Amino acid sequence: MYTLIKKDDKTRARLGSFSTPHGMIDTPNFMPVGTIGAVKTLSADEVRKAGTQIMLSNAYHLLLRPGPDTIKSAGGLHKWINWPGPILTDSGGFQIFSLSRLRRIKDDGVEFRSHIDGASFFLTPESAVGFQLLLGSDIMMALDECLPYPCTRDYAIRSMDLTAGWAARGKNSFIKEISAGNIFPTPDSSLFGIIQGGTYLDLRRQSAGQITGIGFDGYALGGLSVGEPRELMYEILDNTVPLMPDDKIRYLMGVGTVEDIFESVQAGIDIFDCVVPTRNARNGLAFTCFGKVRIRNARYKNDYSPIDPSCGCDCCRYYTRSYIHHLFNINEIFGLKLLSLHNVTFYATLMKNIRESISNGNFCEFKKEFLGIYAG
RNA sequence: GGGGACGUAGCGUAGCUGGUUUAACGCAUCAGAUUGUCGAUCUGAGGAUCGCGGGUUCAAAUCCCGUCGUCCCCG
Repeated sequence: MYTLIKKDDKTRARLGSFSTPHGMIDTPNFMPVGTIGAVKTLSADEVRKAGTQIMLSNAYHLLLRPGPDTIKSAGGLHKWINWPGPILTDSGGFQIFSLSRLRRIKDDGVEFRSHIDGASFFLTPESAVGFQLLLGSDIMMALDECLPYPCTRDYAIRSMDLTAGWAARGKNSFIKEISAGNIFPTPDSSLFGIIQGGTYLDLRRQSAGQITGIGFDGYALGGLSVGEPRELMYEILDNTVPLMPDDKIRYLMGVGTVEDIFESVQAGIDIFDCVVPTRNARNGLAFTCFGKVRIRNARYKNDYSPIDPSCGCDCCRYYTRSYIHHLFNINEIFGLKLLSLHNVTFYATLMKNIRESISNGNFCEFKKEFLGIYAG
């Protein structure tokens, strides 16, 4: 359930909150990605201490390994991974289209082979919902097809209609399961629909109409930041977000960079998920108020300052760039952890500051000031 | 003392029956990419007067002689 607290005067940015069975989150917010039940290298407690309010997991990966029974027997995903807060689960649509070696799309659903061992699965809009319910997800995503970029208009149309059909079936299934009290019936859990349409503005509008017409607890934009130019993504946001209901939370899937988040918040997006902070951390890239720090660079060999002097995370409180540079140079796992901790903290802090700026009525000024230093 | 093998970038190697241009490759170094996961991967850069000296030849890392060095075998 979304509550709109305040709209920015000059932009479409908005301040709000969203309630889930495992607590409230403030929006705009960012979800670190814990695909397989862990934000890589970090304990759930560390993720929480970094300032994270909600994390993302992935049904596709968990379905393949360890499989539904294990998590069900464990008492649900939250208990299993020791994360007491809200969890949003992606249906796995994206993975089926990005990882699976063999997939066959039918009206029914999608047949695919595991990217791990080649085992065959058939995922339907109904089973996607069922599995996410079984996980005990706070926010479930409807099964969708994520288009690549570029993509022909004809295919984008067919895919958009397919996604809409799946969305409707997912919604029905969700209602049925909840009312039947199946598995982990959580009265306040949510199902989000996903707007597709490729990079065609009119299709995006049409898809927004289709998905909002079905009626969901929140709406997501999918299939963006898949290789299209940034300006195109911003244009799509500007044209599509206004068609997403004001009284529902808006989720931009898979985004993104610091710049993208500012632009998207400005366009009216409320929540994000992205691998950037964690993946880049493991590749030696740290985010700071002053821009990116590529910790492998030789210039940090004898730099005894913290990654980000303005950051309060344990990485910045106790360790130097020099030390972390060394850890990366010798391929020590602890380095991955330290930068992951920092980057997750950086993103959580960034979102908190964005919320404060909206609350204070100076989002535009904050954005300009922040990016001026960050990109400068 | 006798015989043999080998010296090519920081390290490990290829090329060595003379002639693809500017001596190749891996690791390392330096830099960049990374958007519903990637301890992955990709891209680019720098770095060798081919142990040294002489000879043969139109042409030598490549053939010959000498020399220095390393390693092995025999005494």
